Amino acid sequence: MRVQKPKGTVDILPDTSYQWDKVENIAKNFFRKANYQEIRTPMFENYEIFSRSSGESSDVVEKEMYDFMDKGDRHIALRPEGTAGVVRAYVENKLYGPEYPKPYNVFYIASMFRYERPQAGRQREFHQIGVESFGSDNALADVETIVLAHDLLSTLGIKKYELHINSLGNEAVRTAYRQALVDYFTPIKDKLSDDSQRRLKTNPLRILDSKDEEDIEFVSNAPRIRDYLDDESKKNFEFIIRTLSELKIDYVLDDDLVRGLDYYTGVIFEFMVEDTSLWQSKTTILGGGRYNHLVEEFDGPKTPAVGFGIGEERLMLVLKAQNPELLTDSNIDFYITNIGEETITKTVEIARELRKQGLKVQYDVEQKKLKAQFKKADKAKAKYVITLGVQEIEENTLNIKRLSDGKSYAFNMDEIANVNDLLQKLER
RNA sequence: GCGGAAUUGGUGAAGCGGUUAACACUCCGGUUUGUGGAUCCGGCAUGCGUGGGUUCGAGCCCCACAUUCCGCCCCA
Repeated sequence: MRVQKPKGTVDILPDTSYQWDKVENIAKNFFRKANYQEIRTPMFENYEIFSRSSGESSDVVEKEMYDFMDKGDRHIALRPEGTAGVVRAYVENKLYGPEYPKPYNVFYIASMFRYERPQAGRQREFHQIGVESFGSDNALADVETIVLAHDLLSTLGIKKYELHINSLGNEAVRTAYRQALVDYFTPIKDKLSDDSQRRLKTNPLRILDSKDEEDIEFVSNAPRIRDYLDDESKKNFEFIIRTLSELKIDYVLDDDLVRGLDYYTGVIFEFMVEDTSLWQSKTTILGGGRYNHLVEEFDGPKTPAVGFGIGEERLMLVLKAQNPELLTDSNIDFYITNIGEETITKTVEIARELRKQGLKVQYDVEQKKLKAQFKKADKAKAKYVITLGVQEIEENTLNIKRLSDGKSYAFNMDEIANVNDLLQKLER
């Protein structure tokens, strides 16, 4: 048997799982403070849910989808992103009903799947933390979403990033703009890179995003979508950037920012990190925007919506570089070393009592020699060691040693009933 | 999907086509048994990603595949 995980997947082992736990808990608490509730949707959906929402010709659908026929001959796909499934759940459960608050705000933390070549911060199974807000077309909802993204990153201790922002406008705007780009690039087609010549047919907007030297001079003179925005979109966008400025949230107006999924209709934004020790070029760790037609696309009522998603793997990489203290493990408080079979029961009792009072406590279930138990205490990074022998039991004393300086203290055994007082004495 | 590099024990790794795969760390045991992170002593790969091939003989050469990493496409 080949014992090997599938390509592009990772095991998150105990030496790092607590880091994920920590980050996810911070995110959850953060969202709840803004009154966003968690939603959990299936990790697979009918294929059409994703193909219709992301766009049939998008790369995500064309080559990155993990799809298969199930035993009932249903075309199933593992979710490549979070929004489509949440929108489907919103419609199917009629969460647009009058009894639900508007906007209807949710968050999720879940695995996503894309069939791609793995790289640093890119896997076939990866994790996203995302939020969606349904029901408000007010530009303040866009601001709130961006503010949440910004504040979550800063709560996590990520400081060095750029917020890029742009607006795609409504569908008519995008169609007109797309045509303008085609009209602009077609005459000079031969001078573009091979990739961009291909993009001209499949997704002209992406040419703006090209890193190719050949394209850059043409891109700078290309028509800008801001000049094509309808009054409504323009007004909203202006409100958004003005409010962000007033809130002292820095941003970069990025005419070349486009996003890979077809469903965006208004403001779009990305939080990008530049760190050459991690990635050669700027990398997006969080992306989002407004999508006002997706609910209708899924046969729901006309419902505007806005949201964002964070790539958790990339977030972890950036955190390791920018806020390593957040990712350090917490040590245990007490390791109980004991000598002799007569002391076993008392050892377990002390451990239970201390745990009940909220402390992290361990003892040696293997009952090795005292010396080996001390070594285990070191390895577990225990702050204190309690040593329990028949002597202590007879005298009813509690023998505590601080590992950092090797000082020992004797207390009355009864004092474990209130370990916080005890700790205070120890810390003096 | 395209291009490049890598793959030796728990870890970091050395290794000439030719007897028992160096060294270090970790780990385990011991250093006379109730106090640790030091020193010292001892132990720890029947195997060199997988499968073929070349050869008297392969970890070292050839081929295929797999996986990982880097870049591109694209994206989180």
